[in-house]
Amino acid sequence: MLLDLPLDVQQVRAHQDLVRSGDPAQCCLLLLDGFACRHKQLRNGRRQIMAFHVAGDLTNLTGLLLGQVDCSIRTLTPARVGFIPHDTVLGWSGPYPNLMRLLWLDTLITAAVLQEWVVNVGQRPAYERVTHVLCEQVSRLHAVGLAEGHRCELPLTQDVLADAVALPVAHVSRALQELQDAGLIAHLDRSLHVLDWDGLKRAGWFDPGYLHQLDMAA
Amino acid sequence: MLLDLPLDVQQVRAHQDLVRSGDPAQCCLLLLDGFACRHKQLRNGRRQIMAFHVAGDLTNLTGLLLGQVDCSIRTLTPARVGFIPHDTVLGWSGPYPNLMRLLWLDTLITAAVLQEWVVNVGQRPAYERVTHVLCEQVSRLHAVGLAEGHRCELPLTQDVLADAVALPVAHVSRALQELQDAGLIAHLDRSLHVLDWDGLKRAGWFDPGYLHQLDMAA
DNA sequence: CGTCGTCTTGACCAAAGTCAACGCACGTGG
DNA sequence: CCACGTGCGTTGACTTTGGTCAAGACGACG
Repeated sequence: MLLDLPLDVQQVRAHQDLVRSGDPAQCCLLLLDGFACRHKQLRNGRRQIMAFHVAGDLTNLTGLLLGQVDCSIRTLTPARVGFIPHDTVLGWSGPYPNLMRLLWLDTLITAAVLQEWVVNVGQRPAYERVTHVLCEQVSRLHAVGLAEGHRCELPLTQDVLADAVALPVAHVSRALQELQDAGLIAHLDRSLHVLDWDGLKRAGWFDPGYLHQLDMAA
Repeated sequence: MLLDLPLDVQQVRAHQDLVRSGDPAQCCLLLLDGFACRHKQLRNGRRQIMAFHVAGDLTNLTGLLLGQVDCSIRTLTPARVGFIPHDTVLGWSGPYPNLMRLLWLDTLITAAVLQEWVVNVGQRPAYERVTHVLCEQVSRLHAVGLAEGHRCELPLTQDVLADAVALPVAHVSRALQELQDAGLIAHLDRSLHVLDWDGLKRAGWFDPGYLHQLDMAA
């Protein structure tokens, strides 16, 4: 149904902010293609990434009720994104009451994932930390059919990864190195091969329960 | 309206888990009195606190749609808590459609706060980190009328604080010491005096916007 | 061919983490 | 009323981890 909408679709380049933290919120964003991330820029130059978005994600949903954007959204690759005015979304509550509940559910799952990120950043050592985010991304891509078997596109630079796990780039580099040496992953160009999924999950203490995916194949 | 409900109210001791992560969720919890926290226990013995709850908070709301408890809730002090079965809550959607939207809003704000915690734990140095949580707590207590002027009850042990900011107790102790030496706070027994609110906010880089409080007096 | 972005590596430093001892206040029970 | 235990806070010494910086390699692209 969503896809039948007459959407205002735009093609945007990589490394662009779609919305910026603090702006008044007017639209929800539907990521149709490409990758993006939600992040906050601090005044001391540091930056924290809160989540990665993949094709199909409805982002900036929080602005709907909050009235203002609480996180900047930035493309990581060239992307196609649909802009859906809040009025349109709110208009759905009449004809599709269940849809509203789904949107609510979406925010609940977002929150559940955030909690796991707090744990990740707060309690896990460097190596486990990057492993854990990798697991999460792979698991999510798998669930939405964006992974073929053990391989999936995951165009994250180490810089980006570093801002997601709150570690310096140098350490991320070393951690990835270790993961390859351990025979758990391999990556060529912008994609990731998982060589040993169970091993990877163990290395990152990854338990996908918090993602609340319908398809628990992972 | 909430308070008129025929609630199943129980008095519970300090340091008790009201619900445990992973349990099937059946009730929402309304904290009527006392303090509690939401936390996850890791298998390596570490623990991360996600949020503090004060009187009036409706907790375990996530379980309503998710079906399972995603975080344990533990009392920090003796507390009175009301148990509200999910069916009751869902039953409200008919008579009070706006209430559902409020509950949704609640989860959005919870998520916004979680994001700030990711930033806090990920990007801020020890001293700023504990300062920031203190600011948050004070700000929230103030907003719900649980602070008289510069003074509020805040019965957090340093252990608890440590698990919230992901730092060793020793560091929390030192940070609090510094805050007192700097003349920003003072604390006697279980309550906190804010001596210099603006200074405290600056020390913790605290900007209350993310709390989305109606009363922006803080 | 040069440039830019990304990744890798090493050396070094500072901050967080660990551990353990001590002090103190508050109970309880003899 | 005192002895004792317990929970909580403080302090110090020490280790490890994460953080910073900078140089170099490699590949993509114009």
